[in-house]
Amino acid sequence: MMAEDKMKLENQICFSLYATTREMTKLYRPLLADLNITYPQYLVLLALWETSPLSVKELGERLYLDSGTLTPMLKRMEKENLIERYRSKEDERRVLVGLTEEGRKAEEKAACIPDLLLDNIDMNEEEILNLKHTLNRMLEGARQKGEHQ
Amino acid sequence: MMAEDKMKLENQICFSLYATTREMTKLYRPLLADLNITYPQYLVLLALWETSPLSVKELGERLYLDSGTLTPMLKRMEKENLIERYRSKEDERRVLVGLTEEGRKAEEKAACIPDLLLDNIDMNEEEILNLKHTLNRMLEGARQKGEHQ
DNA sequence: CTAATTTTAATTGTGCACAATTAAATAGTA
DNA sequence: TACTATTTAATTGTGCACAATTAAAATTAG
Repeated sequence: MMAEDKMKLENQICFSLYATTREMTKLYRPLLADLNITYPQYLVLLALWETSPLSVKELGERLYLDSGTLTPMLKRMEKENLIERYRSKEDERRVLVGLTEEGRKAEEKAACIPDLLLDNIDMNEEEILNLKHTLNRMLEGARQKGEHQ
Repeated sequence: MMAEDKMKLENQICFSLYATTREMTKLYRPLLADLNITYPQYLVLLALWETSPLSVKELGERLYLDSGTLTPMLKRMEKENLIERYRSKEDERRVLVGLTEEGRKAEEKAACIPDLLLDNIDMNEEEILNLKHTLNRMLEGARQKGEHQ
């Protein structure tokens, strides 16, 4: 590719990533409206539906988010009675985040979301798996490069 | 795939998108530090280096952003003397965004960024083109679905 | 030509996202 | 033991991102 072409928006892989992520997140909005949560809050619930409780640090490792993002978001979710936050007895530094009864019940309401979202995507399973694989490789590569800077 | 598996973070294509986008954006940070701009501001400059001036609406169409995001960002960039904003004479509703001399000069400093970034990615040209093509298809699909909601 | 409609940005309010700093608890060490 | 270093969250400050509303200008319809 010519040097000038590399400066064109059209040819930038990261712009495609950036734009697609935001448009896909918008598709979640109506599906999450019923639960009254945002997409990042949905990710927190997905993590907790797998394992609850998790410390803020563990949650951050799974979602690639730090306490500066998580702490205020978790406080909002606590106010909505989806989760509870409490200090660990064994290690008072750790704040554990656990599902409430309401947070657990939300899982049933959310069970249809993955399929409803996939209905919006005109891609077959192989394409999606392929895309996910490529993205995960890119993600791990970026994390490697990023961590020693 | 089993219904339960679809609820796992690990299996969600949109989570891969979300995490990868943010990690890639972090890789830009040190490259853009010299220009003293953020990644979204870099996207504005890329658009203007192709065509200047552009109206706020045209810029929004290229970047998939609305005036609620652009207006304050453009004001910050104007304060840094990278761009200028002025009303169109022909249509007073339109605000035109044009490069300043400093904004034009920044293009030379930024010319190395695409290659520097690609150095951080362990993917060949074909893989990248393939990924971009898939993402663009997903993007257009999402925009179609999203617009009538 | 006037009134209703549409287009265009700006504004308001909420919620991430993240770098940098702070503070408390724990672990490691001389 | 006391002293240092590390780990963990919270806090602070800045900058997107977007829905909803507002206001001005231009277009369209009657």
